[in-house]
Amino acid sequence: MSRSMEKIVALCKRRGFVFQNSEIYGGQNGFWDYGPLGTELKRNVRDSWYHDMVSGHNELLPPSEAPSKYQMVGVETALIMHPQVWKCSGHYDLFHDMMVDCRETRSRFRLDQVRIRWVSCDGKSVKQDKTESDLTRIAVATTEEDFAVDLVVQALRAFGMKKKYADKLQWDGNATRLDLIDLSEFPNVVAPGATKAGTLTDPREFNLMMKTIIGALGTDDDAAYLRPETAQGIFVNFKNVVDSSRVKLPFGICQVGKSFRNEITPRNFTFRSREFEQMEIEFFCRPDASSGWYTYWRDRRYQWYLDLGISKDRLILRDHHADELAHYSVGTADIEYAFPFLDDGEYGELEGIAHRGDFDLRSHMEGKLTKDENGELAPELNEHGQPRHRGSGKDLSYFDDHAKERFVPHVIEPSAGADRATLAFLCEAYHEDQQPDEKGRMQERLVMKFHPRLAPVKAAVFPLIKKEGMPEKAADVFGALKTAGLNCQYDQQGAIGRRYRRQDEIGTPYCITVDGDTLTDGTVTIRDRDTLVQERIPADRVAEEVTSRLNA
RNA sequence: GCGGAUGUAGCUCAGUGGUAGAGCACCACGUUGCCAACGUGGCUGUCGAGGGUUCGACUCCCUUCAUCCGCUCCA
Repeated sequence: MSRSMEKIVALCKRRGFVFQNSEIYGGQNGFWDYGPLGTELKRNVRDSWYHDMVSGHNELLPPSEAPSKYQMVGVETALIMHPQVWKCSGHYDLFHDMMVDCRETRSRFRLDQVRIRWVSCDGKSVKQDKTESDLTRIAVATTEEDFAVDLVVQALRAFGMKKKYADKLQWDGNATRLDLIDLSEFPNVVAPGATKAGTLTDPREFNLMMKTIIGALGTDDDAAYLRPETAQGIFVNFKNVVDSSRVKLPFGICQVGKSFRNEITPRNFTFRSREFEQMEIEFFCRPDASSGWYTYWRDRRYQWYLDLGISKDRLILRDHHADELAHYSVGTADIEYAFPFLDDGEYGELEGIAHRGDFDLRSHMEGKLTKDENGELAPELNEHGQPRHRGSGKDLSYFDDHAKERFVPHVIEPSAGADRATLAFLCEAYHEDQQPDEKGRMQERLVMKFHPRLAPVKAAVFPLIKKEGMPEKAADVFGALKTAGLNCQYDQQGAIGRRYRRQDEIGTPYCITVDGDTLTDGTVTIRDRDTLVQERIPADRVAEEVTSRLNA
């Protein structure tokens, strides 16, 4: 990890932005906790998103660049959904298999796809991994379709024999499958391509979704999954929202909430976590208008990060190539940030904007879809010709009153990571600069230049000294700021310069100081974090001044 | 998942087979009074966790957890 990233991680811990989850017990890989300041920061990120996308959206006026006016509403759906949701969405089939890894060849196999057969050869032996003992009776393994042939190849290779001696192999029983033998026999198995026996790990269930059990006496039949994305909660409620809220196409349904994925390698601080928060919009529109909306949302979402202070130098909008697109998508773009833990020229994804067509709604109507021989989406069938995963059977189409036609809307999905955005804002804010101390010598200053909307603490109030009535006056100013609903800090501890630096380090945009003049003329100073410029303003107008600067 | 490195105070790090130290930070008092001041005093650790060897382990061994790096993975 780069030096600058290490400094950011250290600051996050020192000042209470982000802590490792369950740290006193040694931590949990892939989980993070937000401390007091991180909680404020992330809430501000979330609130800014919700305000800018949903609650502050004026449905009577189309924003510039938008194809037309549109409506936006929010939902908040449960973390656990009916298991069939994940079967139809395609998440269930992706990984839910027992897997084994080979330590030697670093390859991974599905347990039920490995064929094995016991064999020995005139007392010839194969070394066993770890114990280094000589085994004369081993089980060779293959994943080849033509397993009978390859088992011979594997056996000859394991014993170091030439092809012409194949008849010397003494087979013991017929070929079987790795999932049908006892775990205690694994030390005798020579994995495909391996030179030693016993290099396979214990079989493990490999599932991207976190499993849980519903019901106090639950068995595996009651298995459910924590949602791996918030989007499905929106799709399955599409009909409910349409029927209950008088929305008309085009409109968006939004949701902010936690999702869970068993990441294989959680890494890079909070960037890839197993529990994370998403901010998603599913924007429904007429199929013939979808391409215009895709472009609108892609550009709108990119601009959102710029408006909150991300530098254009570190933020890119990357359109996926056609061959990268999911089969149902006609266009996908990522908004990516040059995180300090990445090499130069590399970017990490903050948000994906996908054109998903009618894939999701149709999947929940008809069952899990796949591309048929004509390239058209159709329900995936099982061996009996029935849908492999049955949909709800409910009609999720939309009736357009103006056009007098019924169709399944197309969907544009801007899906953002709240934790990733928060991390990007943290990285972007981190600055070290030089400022003079009281003797005029240049000193290193650590300052978090958060956008004022995102700053966890909006203002700090100091009495210049701890006497002559200044603390009391400062307490009044502090109270007025709190009454105005601003998260503020009061500090009378230590020298004034040190107090300014403490606030710089947590990114407080404004510091208010009560001094000797306050007691005579009723003014205080307000100091700007970035410019260090101080202005005198009336003490009784502080809340008003700070509020107006925050909204500037 | 595989391999390597690391883990001691809030932070950065010393340290030795005989039950722990520095600087910074933090707190109190005094002095100063607008950009990390000075003086005096004070607080802080189950030395990542568990087990083993030993009369005795922070130190040696094993296991485990976490972090970082490389490979792999990234649905």
